[in-house]
Amino acid sequence: MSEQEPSKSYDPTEVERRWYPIWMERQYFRAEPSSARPPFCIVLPPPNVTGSLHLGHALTATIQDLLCRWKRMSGYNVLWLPGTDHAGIATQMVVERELKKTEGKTRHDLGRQAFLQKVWEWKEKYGARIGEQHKVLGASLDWSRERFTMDEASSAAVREVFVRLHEEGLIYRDQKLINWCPSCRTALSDLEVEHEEKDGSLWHIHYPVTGSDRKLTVATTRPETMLGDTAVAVHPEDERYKDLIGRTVTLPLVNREIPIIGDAELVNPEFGTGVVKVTPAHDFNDYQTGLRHKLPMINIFDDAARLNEHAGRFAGLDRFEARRQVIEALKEQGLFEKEEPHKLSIGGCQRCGTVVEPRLSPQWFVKIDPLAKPAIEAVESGKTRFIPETWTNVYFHWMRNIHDWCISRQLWWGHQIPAWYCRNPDCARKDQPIVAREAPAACPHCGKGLEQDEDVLDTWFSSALWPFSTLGWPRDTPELRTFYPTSVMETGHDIIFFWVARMMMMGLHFMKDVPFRTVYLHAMVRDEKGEKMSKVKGNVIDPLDVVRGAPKESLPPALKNKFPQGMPAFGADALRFTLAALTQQGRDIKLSLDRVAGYKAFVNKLWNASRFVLMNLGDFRADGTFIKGRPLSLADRWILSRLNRVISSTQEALEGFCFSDAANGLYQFLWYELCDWYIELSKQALYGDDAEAKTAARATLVFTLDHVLRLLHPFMPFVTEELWQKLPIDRDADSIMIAQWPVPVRGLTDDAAEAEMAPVIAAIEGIRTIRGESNLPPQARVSAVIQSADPALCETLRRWEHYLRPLAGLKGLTVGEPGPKPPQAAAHITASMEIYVPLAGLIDLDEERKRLQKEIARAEQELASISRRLESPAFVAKAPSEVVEKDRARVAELGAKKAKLEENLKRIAPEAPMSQQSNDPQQSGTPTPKDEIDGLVMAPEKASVKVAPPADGPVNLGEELAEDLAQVKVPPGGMDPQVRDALDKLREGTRDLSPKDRYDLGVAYMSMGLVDDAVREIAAAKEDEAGASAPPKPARSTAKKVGAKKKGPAKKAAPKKTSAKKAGTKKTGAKRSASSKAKASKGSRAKKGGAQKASGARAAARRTTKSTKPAKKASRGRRK
RNA sequence: GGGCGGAUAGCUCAGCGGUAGAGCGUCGCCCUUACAAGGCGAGGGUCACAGGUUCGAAACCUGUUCCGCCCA
Repeated sequence: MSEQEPSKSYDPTEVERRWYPIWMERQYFRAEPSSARPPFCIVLPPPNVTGSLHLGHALTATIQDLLCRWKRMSGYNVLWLPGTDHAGIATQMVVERELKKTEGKTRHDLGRQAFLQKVWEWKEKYGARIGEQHKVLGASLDWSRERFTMDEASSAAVREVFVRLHEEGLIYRDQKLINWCPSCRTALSDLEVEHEEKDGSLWHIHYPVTGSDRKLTVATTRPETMLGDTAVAVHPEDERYKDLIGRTVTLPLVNREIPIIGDAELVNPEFGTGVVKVTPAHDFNDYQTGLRHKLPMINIFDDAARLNEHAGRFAGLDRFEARRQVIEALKEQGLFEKEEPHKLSIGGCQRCGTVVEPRLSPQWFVKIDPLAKPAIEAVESGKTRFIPETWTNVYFHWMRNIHDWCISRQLWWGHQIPAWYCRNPDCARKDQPIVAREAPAACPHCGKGLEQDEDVLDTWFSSALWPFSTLGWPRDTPELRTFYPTSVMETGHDIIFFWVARMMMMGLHFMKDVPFRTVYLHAMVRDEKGEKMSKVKGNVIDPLDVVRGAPKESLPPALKNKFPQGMPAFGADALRFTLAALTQQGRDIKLSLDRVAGYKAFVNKLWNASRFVLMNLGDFRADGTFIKGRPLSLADRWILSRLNRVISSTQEALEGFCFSDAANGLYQFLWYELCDWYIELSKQALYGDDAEAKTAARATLVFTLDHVLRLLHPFMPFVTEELWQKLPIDRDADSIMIAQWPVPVRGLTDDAAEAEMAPVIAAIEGIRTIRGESNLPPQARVSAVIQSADPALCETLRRWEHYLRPLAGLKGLTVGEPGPKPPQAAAHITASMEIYVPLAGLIDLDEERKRLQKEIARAEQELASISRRLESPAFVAKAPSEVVEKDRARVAELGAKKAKLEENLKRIAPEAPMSQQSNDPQQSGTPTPKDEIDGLVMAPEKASVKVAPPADGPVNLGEELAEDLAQVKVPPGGMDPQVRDALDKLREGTRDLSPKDRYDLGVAYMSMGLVDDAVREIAAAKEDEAGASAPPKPARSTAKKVGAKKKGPAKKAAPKKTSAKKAGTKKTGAKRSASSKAKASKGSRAKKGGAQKASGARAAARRTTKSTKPAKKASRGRRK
């Protein structure tokens, strides 16, 4: 396999263009109508043919393609079925707009047939474009089964459903109040009306009571509709008006006498004046009232919401102009009382935003209750489940409060309703619809000609049939038998009612089974600020621009600023991976192009990691068993173990629809484990002379890369295919997209290897931390001394010294038991080891001292926090013993760590080391061999090194203690045995403490009333302190820490030494055996909660210690 | 008006009783031949506010304030 060396940086454009046609040609996307393999089917939510895909579509395609590719590789017979939606109103509108723009004509100028011709042309153009866009994204759709909601088969399904429902009495035609868009001039369903809270007014108008000088004052938000009032209503129990019920008022401006009715349902006596005008033809509540009271319904608007002949002198006015004039006229007549501001919810047309007008008109409806019931039950019984689960309740709520569905639309573009009318004026069946699958030749009653209903069906009517109409229904096809119910319905949560609920109802009714087992509802894609993308805001991101790049001129304004040079081509792989990684269940997706850029870098990383592998394989070629039986190194075993884990976790994440977890897991593995650790470790074997080790490393690299590519394939199909093809392996398939999905290999998970790697990694990181914080350039080789009380750990580090040397930049390493420390060395202390790097002459020791002080402060803070907890008898008594044990162990660890740090600080203290420095290393027992430090410039410490200022005068701890003791209340009685036990452990673990620690501990004992312990510790502290040649570390008192809410000098304890990137390794490599230790190396900050909720005893102790000056003084004094 | 989410690092978000995390951005040192679209290291938090439950609360309960979305 003599591949040309791949280029240094990955260019997605060329690769992505190349593979899709190959996959298509080889028919990899094609599903079998029937097969022994288990079926997996998703029907693509058909995008509207109005235009091109937006990022929401890209998200849909990404998630679905991910699922399909994953399942296909897992051995399923996958059908992912594409199609487009005719999108009635929306498409008609865009074509009308286009027509106006290009030809200056309206659809009426063209006539129905010619206009529909235009729409079909539009559909052809944009339908094809949508297909192309999906291909660019890499969507593995079965194009041989592509459908359109208005193709012949779908239309047949629609007619069949309509006729059957009509026969069953579930579709009916009736004159009812419906939502009407005066601009689109069509009926709308409830869902197509968008309510918005707006500032409006409440107008108070007087209606004179007939035959009396009383007036009823109504409060209304729509004064203009008074022209259609047919009653006024009051609450039947309202003492103010009760007596008027049954009488009439004279409707102003119209002079019609209308009844005063009592209606408890309509009228809220608390609201407004308690009198309501009733306009049954123009308000939904009034409509119901009208039905209850059998009131006349007077329609005062035409189809454009202009006043009609029933409006008398206002006829011809637009409704808003009419409002002004009606008010004016009422004012003139002295019938207008006042206008007050009022918030109200106004319904607008989903498509054009025009304020929707309730309108009385004959329409077709679906009787929904009988359909909704089974759809509710199916979810209740778990036949279909929603992910995220929270949508289940949303679904129930809507389904249980559902109204009949108005399905007729006064449009041209759509499924014309299969109902015909006899227009013979003399026919007895005139205007009675004849519903039929095919156009009847003549009126069955009079034999005259028929006219088809001009209206079309709601677009969602045909979409509701999509899961079975696309599979061939009403014919009985193999596809239908194989793939219904579909496996997953994946779509945006915004169409749960429009589409998902209706598919449930129709599927259950006609197929007697749910249309899908799982509904995964994804979030809305917003811009990086969380705003909805809209053309008006100019923040729309075209997925194709992201994939292929775009010149500046074609970018929307918001992006022009971001990309003054034009948008680079990020590639479909990067976009897909970004979308998958950002898919957090239940949250909106805020897409930032910076994130896309970050994942493009990830693609590039994969590319280069693969380059590295390919460039280092020599003549290696892997057969099916290429890692079995090879003498694997620790690093080999480690990465294979890590690989096995990521195989499992990826599988688990995908099964739970946790796409971001899967993506992030793979990201972590590839970058932080494979690249940052294994590849670096493997270089020795690859560049070395040991042929077996070399082959083992090569085999491991190829094996790992092969698996990673497969795991990544569903996320980033193009680059993985490109790279996989270059691997020198015996393939199970010609393409990665039909290759086998990785399953965990038994025996590959290797706890022992991970446990052994953990200290190696910890040691390298420790040395790197020292280097990094000392700003040592990477080229500078240093020596390191590692000491550990654990012989096994020492042995491990010695054995893998050749891992440590290159990765930590060492020229020498000495591992041994704890003993004398090298002079002038920087230290890094972990729970299990002490790392020393002699740095004399290389760095400013002042910096090192600062660093150590910082570390000590961190340890102290955590120590204080945990000690406080352990001091509480309640904690020891009530918390689970593991937790207490853990804390005790931690205290011991921290104490030891702190002591070591302090010791080291002392050793490099400017005034202290003179004696030590002059010591011969050998003589002093320093295990650092001479030759290893020889290379270092053992220059005397810089003259600039500052000498610590003298401390404040000596502190008499004994005196302080006496004061303290005087104030401490000693709890009466003996100690709880458990507490006693805990204290014993504490004493055990705190033998080698610094003076400061001893002091803190003394204070703690004191707070518990353990005077003897307290005296002993504090006295010891005093002694130690006095004995030390260098001043002990500033004593940051417990009291201070507790009292100070935050912003201590070491505010942040967590040494965060593992940069983010390492997390993977940390969590994993160090997880097992060393897990507690590795974790232990992370410090922690004192919890404010603990401090705030101190128990009484502790609070007392705190008060006491607070008043203790020494700690504070000491600390202040020595902190410079 | 009813319901559902959300408020955690500069930004985007995990975590949902036991040591505050990630990505991006920021800062420092490095062009170390897989990768500068890179490597190594560091800094960065009153977990919205107020009560409560608990030995222990970012997490559980109650209330408040904001911000989304859905329904009427």
